[in-house]
Amino acid sequence: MTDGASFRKLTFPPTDAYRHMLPSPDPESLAAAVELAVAIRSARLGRATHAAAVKYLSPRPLPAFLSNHLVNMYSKLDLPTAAATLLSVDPDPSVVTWTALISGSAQNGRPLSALAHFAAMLRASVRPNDFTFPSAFKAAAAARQPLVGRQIHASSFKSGLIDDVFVACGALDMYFKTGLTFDARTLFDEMPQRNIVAWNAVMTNAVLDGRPDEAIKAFIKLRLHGGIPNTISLCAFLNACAGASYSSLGSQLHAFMIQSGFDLDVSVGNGLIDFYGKCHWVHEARAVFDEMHMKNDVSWCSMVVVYAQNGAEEEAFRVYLDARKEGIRPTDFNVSSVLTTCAGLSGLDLGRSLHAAAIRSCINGNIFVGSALVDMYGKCGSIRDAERAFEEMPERNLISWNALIGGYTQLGDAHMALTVFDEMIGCGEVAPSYVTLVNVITACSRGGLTKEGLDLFETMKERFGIEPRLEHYACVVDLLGRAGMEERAYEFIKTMPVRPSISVWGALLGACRLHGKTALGRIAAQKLFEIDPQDSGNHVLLSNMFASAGRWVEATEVRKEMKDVGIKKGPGCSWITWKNVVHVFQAKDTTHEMNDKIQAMLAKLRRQMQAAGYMPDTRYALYDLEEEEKETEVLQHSEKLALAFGLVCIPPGIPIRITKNLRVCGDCHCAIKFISGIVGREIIVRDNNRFHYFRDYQCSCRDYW
DNA sequence: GTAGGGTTAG
Repeated sequence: MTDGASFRKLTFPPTDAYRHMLPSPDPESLAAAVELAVAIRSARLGRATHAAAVKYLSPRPLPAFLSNHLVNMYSKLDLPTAAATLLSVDPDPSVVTWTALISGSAQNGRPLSALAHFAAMLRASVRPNDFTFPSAFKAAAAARQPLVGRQIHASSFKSGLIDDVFVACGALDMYFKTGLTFDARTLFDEMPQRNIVAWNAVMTNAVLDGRPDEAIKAFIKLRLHGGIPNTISLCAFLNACAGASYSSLGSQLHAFMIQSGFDLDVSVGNGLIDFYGKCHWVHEARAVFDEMHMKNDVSWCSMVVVYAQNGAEEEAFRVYLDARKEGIRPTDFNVSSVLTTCAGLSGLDLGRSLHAAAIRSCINGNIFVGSALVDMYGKCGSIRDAERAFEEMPERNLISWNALIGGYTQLGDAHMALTVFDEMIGCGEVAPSYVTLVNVITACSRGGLTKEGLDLFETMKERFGIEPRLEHYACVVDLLGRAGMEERAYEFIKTMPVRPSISVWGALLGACRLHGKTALGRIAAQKLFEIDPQDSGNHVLLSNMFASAGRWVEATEVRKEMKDVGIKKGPGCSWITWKNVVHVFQAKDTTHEMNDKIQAMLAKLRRQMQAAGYMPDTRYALYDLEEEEKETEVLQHSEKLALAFGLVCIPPGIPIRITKNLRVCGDCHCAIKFISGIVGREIIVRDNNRFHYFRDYQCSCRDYW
């Protein structure tokens, strides 16, 4: 509510007005009460006033102007049936009545109803006026119907109303939103008068269409024409800067906003938070947030997103909790953005509590919330919950399907990923995107369905009209490499039409490690070092490849090289959540308060594992030690410590969930398989790449990761 | 009495 349009007749606070409103039989007072109901969005007051009007005025019919007020009220409050019924009993509805019905539908996200009402109005030989056309254009724009939009434009042209700025701005925005950019530009150039709304339409749509530079140019041109930007222009400009990562330009504008006092506007403040967040200037975003005089739910949500998208998930969650403390209701926006941080943290318990909050706030049917739930459960390794969340969604879109397929991909369940993919195609409601294909081809690769994966890659353009991107090429290299066709994968890379990326060579190196192809592995590693000389992961992979092949000299060389060039392996850590507390472990960590019990558990497990035939794989020991010392060292890896803690604390029957920030180590992988069988428990390890489900001496990845 | 351009998410 920036311009107070809906309040223009009220000189006192509307809630007070409601309190002192007394039923009064004259039509003027009744109309005022109806208008008030719209302003405070109270369907209760609206209905009560309608009933009072009928009672007071019966047996006389409602006067036309009061009837218009009522249609408008029902339509604006999104009670379309009541609005349409009232109009239908009117023997001669005027253009005002029709426009009230049309605008309400357009504003409440019912563009197709709005267009249907517009058509019905024309059939009833009622001519649209300068108020009708803007709503009709808005509906055509929202419904993405360029042809309908063009017809409305023609009609407004014939009636001469296109010269009205409101009408022209509606047409302008409609042409942009329906993709008829050329028509939009022509219209803009030919407009007899351009107001700020027209300029804003140019700018906001340029940003929406991913042309931020054009929005910035338009802003400069507006200033050169002596135009005064308003809050909407400034939000558009900030969005453009965020989209193009023009951090200094945006912060210059911030200075201008402070001078002109625009930064006091909530929307502009929110735009600034978002802008700084997208430029990764987290401190600046927080400073704007802290200094805001007025915060609304969007401000809080934007701040959550800033943290979530800049790798500070815990901080994001804290802001969400602070918002709750401040009395901010968990909105669909809020919940869906915080759910992504749970997915990132692997925070299943937090995610479940958000799910419960979503149900309590009746937003669990929202498509964003639903998709975020599917995504969160999938990423937290709870595929049954992901399936259930998907089933419960009242409607689904591309993102929902991608989230479910992604869940199966993370698990390595290629058959289910393909089944759901087929279902998605079969339902005919959504077309797959390039993300969908990355997911299914990756699933094929992880599940060993080499032929199916290659088939998908080769036919994706023809079947789905999707041009293969770099990600898809990397998938194919992975697919071939895992299946033992490293040479073919290398040939494939040579014929790629795009320059191979880190993930392409990384996939080849991974495959070479898996199958002991050291010569080719060295080539891949060389390419990787050229692209990113400082990456520790690739050096470790190369060293492990030599170690697995028993080529100790080369393995040591790579390690030494890393040391010489000053590459440090980031500290590996594993964490486990128990009773809402996150317990983090590093290798050889003895600082935990339950260290004694953890060590006792490890000693016991070691005896039991060795009795069952486990041999410690000391190649994963980092130091040059005696064999027995190496055995002790690998036993102290962070994932084993976290697991021992879980076995000490978490009662039998509850699956143990561990998250690791690096790839799970080979010896730990083998040990956890044994432990899952010995203690008879489900153990789920999420590493930086995928899930491992350990059960009964086996892992879901089939030792293929 | 009826109108146009906007901030946050999967």
